[in-house]
Amino acid sequence: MRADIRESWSLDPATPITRQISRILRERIIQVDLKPGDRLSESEVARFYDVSRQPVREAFIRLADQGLLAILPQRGTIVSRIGYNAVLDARFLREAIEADIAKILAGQQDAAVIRELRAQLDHQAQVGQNTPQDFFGYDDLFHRTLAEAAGKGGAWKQIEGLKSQMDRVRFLSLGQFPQRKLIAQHGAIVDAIERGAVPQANAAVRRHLREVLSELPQIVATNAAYFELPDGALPQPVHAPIQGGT
Amino acid sequence: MRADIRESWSLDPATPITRQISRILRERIIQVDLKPGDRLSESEVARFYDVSRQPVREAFIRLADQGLLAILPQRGTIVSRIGYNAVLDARFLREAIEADIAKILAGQQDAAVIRELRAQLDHQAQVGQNTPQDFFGYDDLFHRTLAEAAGKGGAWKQIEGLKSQMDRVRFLSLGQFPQRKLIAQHGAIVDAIERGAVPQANAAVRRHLREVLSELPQIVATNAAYFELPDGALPQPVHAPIQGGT
DNA sequence: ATTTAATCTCTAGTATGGAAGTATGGTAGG
DNA sequence: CCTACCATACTTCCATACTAGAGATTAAAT
Repeated sequence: MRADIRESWSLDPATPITRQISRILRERIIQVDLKPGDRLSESEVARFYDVSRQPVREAFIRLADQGLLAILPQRGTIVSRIGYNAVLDARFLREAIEADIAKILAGQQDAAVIRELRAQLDHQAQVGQNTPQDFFGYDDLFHRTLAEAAGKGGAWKQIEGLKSQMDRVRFLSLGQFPQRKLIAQHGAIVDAIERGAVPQANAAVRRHLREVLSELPQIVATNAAYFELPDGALPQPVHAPIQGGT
Repeated sequence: MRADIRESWSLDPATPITRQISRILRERIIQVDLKPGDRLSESEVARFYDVSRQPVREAFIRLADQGLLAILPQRGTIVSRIGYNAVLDARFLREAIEADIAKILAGQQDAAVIRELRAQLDHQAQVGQNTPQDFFGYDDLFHRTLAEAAGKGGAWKQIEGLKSQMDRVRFLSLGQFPQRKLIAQHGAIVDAIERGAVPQANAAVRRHLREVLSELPQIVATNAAYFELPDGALPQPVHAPIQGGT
């Protein structure tokens, strides 16, 4: 484990250790600083952050429940590989949910919301191609704003955990991120909502969320060791054509 | 705590204690055997099942992450109240997801799947009105079968936790469950899938999932103490009209 | 009688020791 | 060279002890 990590993530003695360890490890896993397949032991991590093993263990449990760690009893704990199917499942769920959110928004056409979204589009456009992590932040904000504007902020928080697997892929693709295209698609979503075009808003969201993982095959090919592939090579077809509708 | 519980749920010394405690408490909470607002302390539960505090504590953490317990640091742990909005959020998410699942199924029209679903409908019809818990089992199976038939079994498992809040409501409504109506709606879903009528399948699922919580206002009124109500009385409108579409 | 301060008792949080299981490397026997 | 066995060094898991904080209770002071 690298030594510069501990200092930059030094612990606050006031807040509960378990939560801090959990958060730190979670971020390190999502940012692929801890790589799929890496072994982590309770005692090692405990020594590293200079805490006892118990809070570390409890953090492990939470992360295992989120699918980020795999605890093998009496054998060890490893950073779970990125499930190829899990990524596609998460994408499917997001598509279904966000499509419905877009339909709600197109149905209510709140002018203030539109203004907010347009402002965010400007910010997104100003992010340089070489700082993709900043773009991730704006992207997350955009989608969260859509959910909250539709009154589904609570629901969005519920499924935020699903994004983890997708986010890990995102961090693997850093360079070749089709930033410009994604922003254009964001714009198309806002356009459709503003026009109150329910079917088009629906379709725009679905198109966008399928684009996000367009690079997946290449990423899998380049980082095969990080992925848990299903039995057959790369199955699970993209199912239905995109159209409008309620 | 009642004494007959421990014996009927006695622990298997072979399998991990944490998981067993977690599962037991989870079921007791969902079945409203442990009621919203009930206090439970680590040490008390530990004494009760004759284990140490540690596995109990770890079970608490997992359940708290699922929204079933609220851990108040240094003060105690209580069975979380049923969030009114959380229930509606869960319903919204299920509707979005299962509607897409139904659309997939209507698009592929697998004869074997249809047969299986029809067989389940028969079983559902044979369940008596006075054993609603049996019906719950068949209902869960039905929806899970839909997901798996669409190749989204993995995705379904991901969101299974969301059902917890809805299930607690279901157990509160035991008597007045519109069993017959729900079965008829299941039938309508299967019919639409069999006909390959994508928009109708979509609409049928959405109608069904809105029906499930039709009794919610009454249940809330009768069990106000079990619910966490939002500020204004009972807001959050049912949003969009139901139509077909992709 | 009221207020205030000390204490006592609960809680969850953390630390640590030991038990049971698993992989690994070496070694004896063929 | 190969196989079976055993010692050893890990791992997670569970039990126990201790810490610290929040409330309630009691006692003292005004």
